[in-house]
Amino acid sequence: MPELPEVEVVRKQLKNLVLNKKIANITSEYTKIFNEDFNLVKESIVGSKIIDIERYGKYLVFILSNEFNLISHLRMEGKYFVKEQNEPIDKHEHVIFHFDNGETLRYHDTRKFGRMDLRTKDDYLKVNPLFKLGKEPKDLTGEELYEMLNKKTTFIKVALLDQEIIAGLGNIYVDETLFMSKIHPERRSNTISIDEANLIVHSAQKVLAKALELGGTTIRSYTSSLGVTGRFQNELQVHTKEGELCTLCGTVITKLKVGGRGTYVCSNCQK
DNA sequence: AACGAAACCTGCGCGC
DNA sequence: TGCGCGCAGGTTTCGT
Repeated sequence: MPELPEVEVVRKQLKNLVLNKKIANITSEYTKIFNEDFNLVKESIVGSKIIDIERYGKYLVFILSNEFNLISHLRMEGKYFVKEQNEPIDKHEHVIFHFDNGETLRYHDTRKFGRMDLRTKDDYLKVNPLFKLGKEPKDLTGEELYEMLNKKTTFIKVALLDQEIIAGLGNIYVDETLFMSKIHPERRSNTISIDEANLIVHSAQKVLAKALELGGTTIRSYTSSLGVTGRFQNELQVHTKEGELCTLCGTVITKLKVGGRGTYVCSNCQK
């Protein structure tokens, strides 16, 4: 459930479901999910409550009632579910937070790519993994983006996927943003004009806002967590649309590989 | 320093 | 039906 809108939907849902519940225990049979020693994480968290949940780009941060926070990144397929304690454990549920009211918060991750980091409240924004994170589209100006792009020769798509440059965009929303901006994903970053940089930021804001409004995007075999069913897939203009016709000009949408990622483009609209 | 490829994992759909 | 390959909403690490 990866990009910014999907993570934001999860954040809101989780807040409704787990806030102020006391964590009585944490169990895990795949502790590689934690970048720190699992026993350390466990003794640091057990006994506290989740008093808030923040989000920075695609990162979730569980704000605990003690001096610690737990940062969670879902990567490709991480999901959260809230279930009763007695429900059977799914083979892909790798971390289970047991609350003292008999409920559990379960971290489900088919590909085991997701990661969690234990951090202290006083410096969690000043150290890995959050300190290098770029601004989200809503906080970024075209001027700022232009300055960063100006220094780079990488494909614009690769630059927009770089979370240090701009936070929150992933493969789907970069394709949609570039289509809306009428910019080809293989343009070199340093050829993007200030006007185009402004257009990119504006388009990204629009795409993300609409996606959030529709509860995110659910495509392929991906199912959403916490019963969240996104509808932005119905609004996609190019991503996953190979062979279909561009809604603006009727040209056939093509698929190419940019920076190792499947990339969809209207070669007529996007220059 | 910077870039591309490989790695991390599992499951699914496709062609033969 | 079975098998091998390629692909997947992401990030980090490795090698040139």
